Amino acid sequence: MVRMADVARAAAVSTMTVSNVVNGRPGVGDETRLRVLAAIDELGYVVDATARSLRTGRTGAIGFVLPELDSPYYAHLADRLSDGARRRGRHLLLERTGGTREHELEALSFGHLRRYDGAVVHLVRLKAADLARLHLQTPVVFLGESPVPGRFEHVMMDNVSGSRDATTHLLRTGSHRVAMVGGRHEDTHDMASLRTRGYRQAHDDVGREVDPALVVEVAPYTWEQGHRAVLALHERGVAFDAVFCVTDALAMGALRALADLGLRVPADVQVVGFDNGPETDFMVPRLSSVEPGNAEMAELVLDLLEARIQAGGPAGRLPHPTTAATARLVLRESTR
Amino acid sequence: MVRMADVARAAAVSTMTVSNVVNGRPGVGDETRLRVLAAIDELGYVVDATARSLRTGRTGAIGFVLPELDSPYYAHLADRLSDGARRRGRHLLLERTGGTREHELEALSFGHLRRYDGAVVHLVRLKAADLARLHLQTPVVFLGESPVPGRFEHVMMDNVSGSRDATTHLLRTGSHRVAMVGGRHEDTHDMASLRTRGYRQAHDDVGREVDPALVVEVAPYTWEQGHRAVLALHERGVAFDAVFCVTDALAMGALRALADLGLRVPADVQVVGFDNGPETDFMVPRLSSVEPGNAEMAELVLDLLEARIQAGGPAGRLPHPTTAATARLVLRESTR
DNA sequence: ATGAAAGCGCTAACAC
DNA sequence: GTGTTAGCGCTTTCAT
Repeated sequence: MVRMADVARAAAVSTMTVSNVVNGRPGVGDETRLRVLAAIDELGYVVDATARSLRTGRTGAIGFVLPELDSPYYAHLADRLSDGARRRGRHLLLERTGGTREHELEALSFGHLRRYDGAVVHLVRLKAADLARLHLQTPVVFLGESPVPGRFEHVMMDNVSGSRDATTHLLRTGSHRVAMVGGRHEDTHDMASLRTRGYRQAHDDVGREVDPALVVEVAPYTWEQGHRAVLALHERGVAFDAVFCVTDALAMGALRALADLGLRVPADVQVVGFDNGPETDFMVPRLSSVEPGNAEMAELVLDLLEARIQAGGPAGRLPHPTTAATARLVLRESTR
Repeated sequence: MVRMADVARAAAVSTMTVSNVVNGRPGVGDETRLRVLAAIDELGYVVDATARSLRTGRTGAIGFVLPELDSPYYAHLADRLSDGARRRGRHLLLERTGGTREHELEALSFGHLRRYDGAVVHLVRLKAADLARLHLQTPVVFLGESPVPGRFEHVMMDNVSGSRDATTHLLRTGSHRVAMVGGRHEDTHDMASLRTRGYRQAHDDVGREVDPALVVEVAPYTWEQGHRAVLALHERGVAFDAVFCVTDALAMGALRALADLGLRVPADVQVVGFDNGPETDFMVPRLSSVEPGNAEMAELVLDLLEARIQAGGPAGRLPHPTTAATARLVLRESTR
């Protein structure tokens, strides 16, 4: 391992001069600079980011702790955050929890977050009570549906009105029995619950009852499960003339299932997804979906985080979670 | 910021005792341990990962430097690597370059890799000549198609035989004019070139010429571009009865375009993708695709990296790139 | 079972 | 323009 001191000795200068050269600071003579650069090149010296971080107290990195990478929603958000971080002169590092309680706790404990100047954390298993017990030393902005103690920054998509709009559209365009794939029977305050809330509100708005048989709980939110859920409804003999899915992936699987059943979309059955991923435009038929507004959300999150980093602490006084982006229904061929 | 010394003072012990408690090392009296734990809890102490790393010389993390997250291929591979790293007692951190030369260089320079005990690096822009100039201090395994100086570990998917098999199948099942969406006219030794090589070899094998008009260069590899490429072929009046795409996303866009054109798949036109993502099974019709063998590849990569970490250096003597996984054609409904 | 001293590789602050 | 000193927060080593 080549150290700064080795370079200094080789160039017959002090480590400070090497440091100044490496960091492009002014006040180094041209001849000296060249000598130092030559020594660096010859020895193959590379600065040690760890030592620098320890000394300066900053890492230049922002962390994004997320449940899954293999999901278009997170992948897209991660790309947005990565770009945004770069624009702010920082690097985004991603860390996957796999959506398990154990790994979420691990990511927030043991000082792992100290690797970052600040972190964006999307939890799915940990609850407010767990968070209350943690001593975070790093500025954090929480994402996602789990409630978070009031002292923390929290950004959340407008799940309820997004799915309310989608369901309302289905009910207003002649569908009477709207299935909700990925919905929840009990409100556990997760993403699926919030989207189910909007679905129920839309029914309330037009004075219609929700048939519990139409709400199908599924996990995970994959094409396969969407496919299965629709086939299952059909096999159980539950009549439906529209399908609202809590994610695009479920909706895409649902489309496949409807094709298997010989049902026409949207003539026999309308379909709406949630996430508005780039694939929606290329399904057969093109999938209508709720656009969650990731781009705005990424910017908002990074701005909040930056402010926290400047202020220098993880907690603050914002009493309420912030709703980042207004979800917006995008109509394509799978709806009337 | 609460330091170990603060805890030590509060518990009336030395920092060493606190360190021993924090790290679960033996040789601490029960009563002392409890006093220390109480102090840790009260002060909200969290170890500083940076300081620990500086002292111990290890970070416990493995880096994965990759071009894009918003692509099913990388997302899937990242998940595999993340799981594999965890099984080996390490954490995977991801870093996105965006596939630009500038950011790829940046990721490998400035000692950024020193944040990791080892790194998996997938380059798309940097060439062997660039790498030859770099002084890497961290054990690295390179992924992807770019050639890499012989002293570095390099794992690569078997692109050529994968696409050769796919094309051979198309030619043997009655297709005479196989379009290659995402192919290359000149061999630039990237992923697309290698897959085009296999496509050409398959033609050679049966003594058939490749019509250059059938090879459509596109970028990026999205549904949208696949859709466009097929429509463009049709508009130009180029006849084709099969489409081989360098990625699944292109193939999915192609399926959509064929539906738009009123062509039946596979009766009029056969389609094959590459990556064998989970969605292939839910397309209409289900998409035949080449399975790249990510799971095996992830394991191989991590094993090689671990060996390098133990050996303690980035370079070695393996003279040839290793071909990780044998790509394998998976037939579904989009082929005959 | 516990503690004191030294130092990981770097940079801030201040000499010269 | 360049060097010296001190110390970031932790753990290794050795003493008690």
